[in-house]
This record gives sequence, structure tokens and C-alpha cells, in this order.
Amino acid sequence: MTKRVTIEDVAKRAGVSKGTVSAVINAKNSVKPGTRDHILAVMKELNFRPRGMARNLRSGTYDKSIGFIAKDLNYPFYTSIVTGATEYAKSKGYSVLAVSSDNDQETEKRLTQLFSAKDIKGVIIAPVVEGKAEIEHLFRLKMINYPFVLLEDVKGIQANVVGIDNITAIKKAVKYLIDSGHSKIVHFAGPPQSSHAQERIEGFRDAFSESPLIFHRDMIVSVGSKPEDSFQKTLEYFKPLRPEDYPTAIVCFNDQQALGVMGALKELRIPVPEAVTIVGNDDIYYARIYPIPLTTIHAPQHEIGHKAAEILIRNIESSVLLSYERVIFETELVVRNSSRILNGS
Amino acid sequence: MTKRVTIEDVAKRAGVSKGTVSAVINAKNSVKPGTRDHILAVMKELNFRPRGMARNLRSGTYDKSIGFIAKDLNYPFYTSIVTGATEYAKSKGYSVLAVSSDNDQETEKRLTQLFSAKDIKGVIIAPVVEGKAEIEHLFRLKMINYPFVLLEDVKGIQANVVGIDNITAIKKAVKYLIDSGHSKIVHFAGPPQSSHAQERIEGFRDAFSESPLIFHRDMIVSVGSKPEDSFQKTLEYFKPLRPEDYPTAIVCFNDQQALGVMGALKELRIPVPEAVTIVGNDDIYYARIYPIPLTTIHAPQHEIGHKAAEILIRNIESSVLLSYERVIFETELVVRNSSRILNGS
DNA sequence: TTGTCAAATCGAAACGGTTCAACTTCACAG
DNA sequence: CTGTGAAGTTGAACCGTTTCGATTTGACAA
Repeated sequence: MTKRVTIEDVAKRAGVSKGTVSAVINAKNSVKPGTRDHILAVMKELNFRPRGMARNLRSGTYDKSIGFIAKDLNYPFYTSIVTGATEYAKSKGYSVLAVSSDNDQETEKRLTQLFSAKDIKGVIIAPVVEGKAEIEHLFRLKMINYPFVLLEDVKGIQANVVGIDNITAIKKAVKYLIDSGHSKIVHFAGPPQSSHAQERIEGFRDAFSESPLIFHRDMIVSVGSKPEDSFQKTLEYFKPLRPEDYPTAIVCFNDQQALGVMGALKELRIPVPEAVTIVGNDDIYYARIYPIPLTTIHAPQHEIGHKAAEILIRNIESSVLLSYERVIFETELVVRNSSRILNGS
Repeated sequence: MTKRVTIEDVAKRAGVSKGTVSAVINAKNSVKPGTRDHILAVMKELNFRPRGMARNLRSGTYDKSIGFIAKDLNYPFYTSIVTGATEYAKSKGYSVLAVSSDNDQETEKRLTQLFSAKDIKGVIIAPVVEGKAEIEHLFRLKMINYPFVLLEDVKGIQANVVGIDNITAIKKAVKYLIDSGHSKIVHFAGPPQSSHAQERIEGFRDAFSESPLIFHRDMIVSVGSKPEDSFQKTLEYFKPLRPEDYPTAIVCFNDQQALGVMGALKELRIPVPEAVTIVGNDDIYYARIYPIPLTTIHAPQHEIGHKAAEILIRNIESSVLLSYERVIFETELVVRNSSRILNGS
């Protein structure tokens, strides 16, 4: 590996001083056109790429940017949160760099590392918390007083958290179903390692303890969240059942999964909501414009992003260490067309 | 504005040397636990945040990351390209920072500036090219030999480009419709400023010149691309029409728009594809799992991202300036269920 | 030819960390 | 006590730019 080309190499080669080359790079008009062209030519010849860091170091450049680490940027739930965060950040003059950890802890770690190394001022993290999460990287951030906000509680660490209460969210949905006469209710669960998935299972079960119905673990069906998975799993689930054994309602892990489920039911010619009620979770964008608009639990994605950015920027701009904040948003069941009331009230 | 806290302030306050503080920050185990704790306490007290740049400058840290500036990260078309790029980048040890310019030139400019300043090694840009695009920022990147790849041609600049041929793409779709007996074909156009939208209009028109039908500009309907817009505009478009005046086929600007259109038709009880054929553009994920799987033009999003990352990284890792590459991918019409053949072949 | 002044260029210091050879400390063996 | 070596700490040099006062150049007037 040859040595990196520096401004000094360019200066030497062009027969001028570093200062002059610097002036050219920064488009100062104090350089004579002839000299300028010559220096530009040398820069090209040596393929010289000035190091931004060295420049910033000296010039103390004031740049405002924050990071956002999502688990999966393909899932509109996160992009909506990003949008909310970006809106607020922009009003404060910050840019937002959104990245996906792809649900991989190592990647998450690398990214936090990267952001702090690049002097991105702070970061909002949707933490990957499967299994016994390794959280040394979060401790490192704390050590260097690097501001961050989590979108989910992480056991074993005190930090700023903005999120929703998954357990009561899904409880609301199940209660609603029970109240409207459903008795054969099933939960299509998300990826087993996900803490969200676990909380939602917990909420589902809890709802029964406060009702005349009793919970049975057959009610939990492991399906995953990606549409292609849920599509396939739904086919497999319904194939062996006689129509009279169909559940009357399915509570889905999230909307994306719900869309896959509905696609599969369409293929099976099982009408929604006439034969089966479908309830989603999150209330993503596409759930609304779906031909059978989805009944789902609305999570205020925009507000979550907004609040997270607000807390983050407050911490960034404070010269003293602030105490941690924790904001949990209310969720709300929005009844659309994918659900049916059975006890015809 | 008070002066920034530096490692020197911490050292002074803690009564040790900078070197020792540095050792603590970097978790070297050469520091006596007592000293260590004391220094950590002082760091906390002063809310000292080490500057990553200064560290990198000296330690010459080897970090590999590239940027990706999308126009709209909420649109799955871009997230899929990002996914493709990330996959390749990862195999080469690079992280990808994806950001949205929100179709705003100023934001795009700020972001290119940010990436180069942070020593992100290069960037893939889906350029905002409305109207007479201001492209000085791209020229600046060229001046500092900063590697980048465009996902669309930008007039007036030579650069690496990876993309698709929008014009022939849509021509294919229209030809197919004409061949299968459609005569009342309409194009729901995208946002007028977008160059993609303009190219697609052009392709639409071109298709007629090679057919017995003749083009009329009433065939172009300005609808926009966001589902909420297209939903509304579709209602307005169909309301005053008598069923016999309905177009037999609508070619949409992109799939997202198509989904909005289909939502509106559902509301109007106009069956797809029985009454109207819908053709999308892009072939996003959701188009496939839609209850009426969308006939659309497949753009190889994954491959686009892959190729763009490949070219970018090749340029990053080259010590000499490489000549520009230009890769245009083939598109392909995929016929699903939202379209109907009229001349019953 | 000389003096003058603006324009162009130079180059040492500075930015805020890390590195590492040299120096101190300190516990313990002889 | 003294000698020894490991553990802990110091501080000067360094990373690659920008900055800005000092210096040189060059055109023009006197």
C-alpha cells in the first residue's frame, strides 16, 4: 500500500507552497489563474483527495448532523420515524444520516462506532436486542459522553428512551376483538428473537387473563414478519384446516406481516373480513391505502421520531450532562375494513 | 459560546497528562484503576466528548464507508437499491450510510458536502435534477477527486452513471397494451419537475408513433406519485366520466402511484383488470404481494445498487483516476393480474 | 531607475487528539 | 538497604489540513 497523497505532495510537485494549494481547494480567488490551473492539473495527476478530517480539525467547521440506526430500513415503520426525526432535526439545522443495521448486532456496533468517529453529533438507535444483547458499545458511547436515544428499552443500561408500550397496545386489540364477539383468536407472532415479538406475545396472553376466555399456547403461531414468509406460512397454516376450524380473527405481529397474510388469504379465497378478521400492528402507510384498509394499532411514528430527535439535540447542545428522559407514547386501535364485529351490537 | 472542552482540559483538571487520558478513552489497561476512575469522573464532570476527527487524523484509522443519497427513502424502489448496494459494499468491508435528499437540491448539496467532509469514501447519488439543475456541488466533488456514481444522467457533467432506460421501458409497456387490443390508453404522469416523469412521458408518446394509434396530449394526466395524491386525483378523474368513456388501460408513473390508483378504483367499484387495466413501473416489493398483483415494468433494483457500489468502490480503491463508466440496465415487462388482454389471442 | 502598493505566495503555528520512547514509581528479592 | 523489573505516567512529536502575518512579485507612476 503506497503512502497516501497529501497536500504537501501536491505542493512539492507543483512547485508551490501548501498554503497556495489550500487556497485552490477552497476556491479562494487569491490565486492567479495560471497557478490555479497548474495546481488543479497536478491534483488530478496525483489523484489527490484532501482529507476532510484534517480540514475540519483546523478550521473547526461547524457541521450539524445526527445518525439514525434502524433495524430495517425497508420497513416503512422505521422510515416514517426517520421522516419525523428529520423534520425536527432540519428545523434545528441538522441533517439526518439514516442507516440500517439489518437486525445485526455487529453492524449496529460498527455503525455507532462509525458515527462517533466521524463526529456525527449524536445518534438515535433502534437497538437490536435479541437474546443476551451485547451492549458494550452503548457503554462506550456513555463513556465518551456521546449523546444517543434508544427507541426501545435495553436491559442493563440507563439511557434516553422514546417508544411505545407494546404490551398494552396489543392488549387493546385483543380486548376489542373479544368484546366484539370473537372467540377463536390467533396471534401470528414475529421473529422469535425480536423483543418486540416477545412483548406482543405477552400482551396477547395478558388480554385473556382479564376476559372470560382462556389462553392456550396453540394460539401463538410462529410466522415471521417478512411478507414472503408470512405469505407462505399462512398458506401452510390454513391448508389443513376445515373452514369451520378457521380462527375468526388473527392478530398480526405487524402490518407488513398482515399484508402478507391477507395476500395469502386472497389466494385461498378466504374473504377478509367476512371469514377472518385481520388486525395489524404499527399502522404503516401502506396499510391505509390497501384495498381492504387494515384495522391496526396506530403507533405515532412521526411523533416518536420527532421526540427522539428533540431529546437527542437537547443533549447535543447542552454543555453539561443531562439526566435521562423516557417517553412512552400511547397507541390507539384504528378500526378499518379488515375486521368484523360478530355480536352485531 | 464557551470554548470546546478538550482532552487537555481534562488532563489539567485531573492532574495527569494528555497521554494518560487518551489511554483511558481507548480502554488501554495500562492505567491504574484509581487513576482511571478519577479521569472518568472528570470526563463526566466536564461533559468531555473527544473529537473523533482529531483521533483519526493521528491514528490514521482505516474505516470504510460510503454514502447513498436517495431522493426519497420512503419509496421502496430506493431502499431496494440501497439493499443491493449494501450487500456488495459489505462484502468489501464497507458500511453504507443512506440518506434522503427529499427531492431537495439544497439538501442534496449539503449532504455531498457532509460526506466528503467526513471522509466518507465516496457516494452514490440519485440526483435531483428538476429544472435547470445546479450542479456546482458535483463539480466540486470532481475537483477534489471524490468518487461518486449517479443513478441518472445529469446534463452537463461527465460522471459514472448506473441506471435504466426509462424511455424504452415505458415504450415496452405501451406496445404491449396496444398489441393486446387496448386503444384508450392513458398515462398518469409523475411530478412534472422530475426528469424521470418527463422521460416516461416521452416514452409513452414514442410508443404511439410506431403504432397505428395516434397520440393526443389528453392522454397525459398529471397525477403525482405519492399515494395520497394519486388516490385523490384518480377519484377526480373518473368521477365525471361515463363508464363507456373510461380508458381501458392506465400506465402509471410508478408502482406507488399505481397502488394509490387501484385503491381509488376499488372505492369507485371499478374492477381491475376487468374494467381498467393498470400497469405500474419499477416493480417494487409491495406490488408483488398486492391482492391484485401488479403488472409492471421490472427495474433490477438490486443489480443497480450492486453495480453502483461496485463502480464506486473500484474508484475509491484505485490510486489513479479511472475513466467514467456508464451502465444502463435492461427493463422487463412482468405481466401479473392487473392487466387484461382485450383481443383475446 | 526607484518607489509604491496591491496582488500573489510563502511558511510557521494551530487544530485536538494518539503514539511511543523515556522516565518514575513501587513492590519485592537479595 | 540496594537493585531490579514491571507497571504506570509523562511529554514531545506527529497526523494533514487551514490560517494569517510576513514576504515576494510585478505593474505602474514618479
